[in-house]
Amino acid sequence: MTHSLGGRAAQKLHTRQSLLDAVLRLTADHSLGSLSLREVSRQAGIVPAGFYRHFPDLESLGVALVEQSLGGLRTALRAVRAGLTSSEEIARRSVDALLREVRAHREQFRFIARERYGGLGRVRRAIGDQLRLISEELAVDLLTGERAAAPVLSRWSDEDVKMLTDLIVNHMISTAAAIVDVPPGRSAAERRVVATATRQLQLVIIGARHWLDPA
Amino acid sequence: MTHSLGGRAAQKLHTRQSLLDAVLRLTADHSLGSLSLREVSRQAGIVPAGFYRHFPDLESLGVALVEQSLGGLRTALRAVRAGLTSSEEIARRSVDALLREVRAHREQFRFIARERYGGLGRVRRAIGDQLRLISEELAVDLLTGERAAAPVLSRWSDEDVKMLTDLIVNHMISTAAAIVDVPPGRSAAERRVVATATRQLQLVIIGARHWLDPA
DNA sequence: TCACTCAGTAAACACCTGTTCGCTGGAGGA
DNA sequence: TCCTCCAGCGAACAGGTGTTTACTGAGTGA
Repeated sequence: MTHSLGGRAAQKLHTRQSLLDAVLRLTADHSLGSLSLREVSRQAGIVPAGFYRHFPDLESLGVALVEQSLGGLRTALRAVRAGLTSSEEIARRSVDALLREVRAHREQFRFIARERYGGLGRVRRAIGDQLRLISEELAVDLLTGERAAAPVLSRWSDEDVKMLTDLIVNHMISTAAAIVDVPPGRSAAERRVVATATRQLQLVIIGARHWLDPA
Repeated sequence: MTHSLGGRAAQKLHTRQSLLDAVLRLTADHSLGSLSLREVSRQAGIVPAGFYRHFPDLESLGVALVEQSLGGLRTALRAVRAGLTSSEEIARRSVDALLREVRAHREQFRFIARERYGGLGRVRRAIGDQLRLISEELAVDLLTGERAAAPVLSRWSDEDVKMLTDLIVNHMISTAAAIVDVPPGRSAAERRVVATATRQLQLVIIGARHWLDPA
């Protein structure tokens, strides 16, 4: 192969990325577990044996892809929450950010939704780990924000806060999966999905506000 | 093959069922899309060519499996709601029923969770259809029950009721997936998952009770 | 009893799979 | 300049794949 640009290390990274992209393209139709190493290599433009210069097997490639995808979402969510204190504001802006991310990286979210429960062992675990991180970071931001501004969550037990953020994060991922499932171009259907998801989140927030009300 | 019992039609049904069971056993490790027709036939105890006497391909077998699994859940949920009118009671008893079903048919729910977003096209659509049915039936029961007893939901728009039942059904399936993900034997971990899921559902119900409160 | 139906068989087909091997040729440090 | 490194190559391997074909023989209605 002729490489027009960059040093050797840069070129290796470039090929590695085209392997990741190849999997994203191919998992539009099938799950990672049903792809073949040869198929992926072919799509990435290298010979099967070359695959092993980058990953020992497809499962490892999947784990790398999880970290790239959910790492990006995690960063975006943290950025959008920076400086905000109201939990309503945090929730609303997080949905916006999610929507933006899903639209910008549709294939990555399809991959995550696909492999969340359906994938190979290590891939599934990698996704679970990333989602737990997202949930915990959200919990921290909600608590510090609320403690400073309004004391809604300040009396909650840690366990209940985790319960809430898990609910929210799970809802986010389900929403992302639902959006990705909408055939592209059907923007009316997509808007309906987003509208429903937003109202569901509002309902959850209302529930949280009255969580400690006397029964 | 020697068949000790039953007529020819009954024997055919029996073999068909062992094909379904074979897939349930094999999808503990892989997704349906990465199974081979030969693997499934071998596990079911027939020769590959015999497979075509029952299904044209693995995807059709998957659809049949979805109908068997979620059809059973749907029936169980409807039965448990019969005669109940309080929405809290309906919710609590539905969670009990779900838990009972998941424990009794662990493999089926693992299959559903796996294929919900990750599966082949027709299988994914079949799951979506069944879940929509479950959600709509729940909506009907909530409305008629509440209208008769307490008028909490009576002022809701149809759209909002659907929004709520979708949220609940999605939460049920996520819960089932989480339970199935717990390694068997770790009953403490399982109880924690169930406890969290129950509290999340309570929070949703509280949110619903205050949905129409003035802001 | 006899003819027929059809679930399951056995063999063959062309093709795709993961992995190992030794090789090549350009990049990069001395 | 020369030497080393190593990303990507091409070929070979044993074995698994979906599907078709012609068959067998037990269950069944007339």
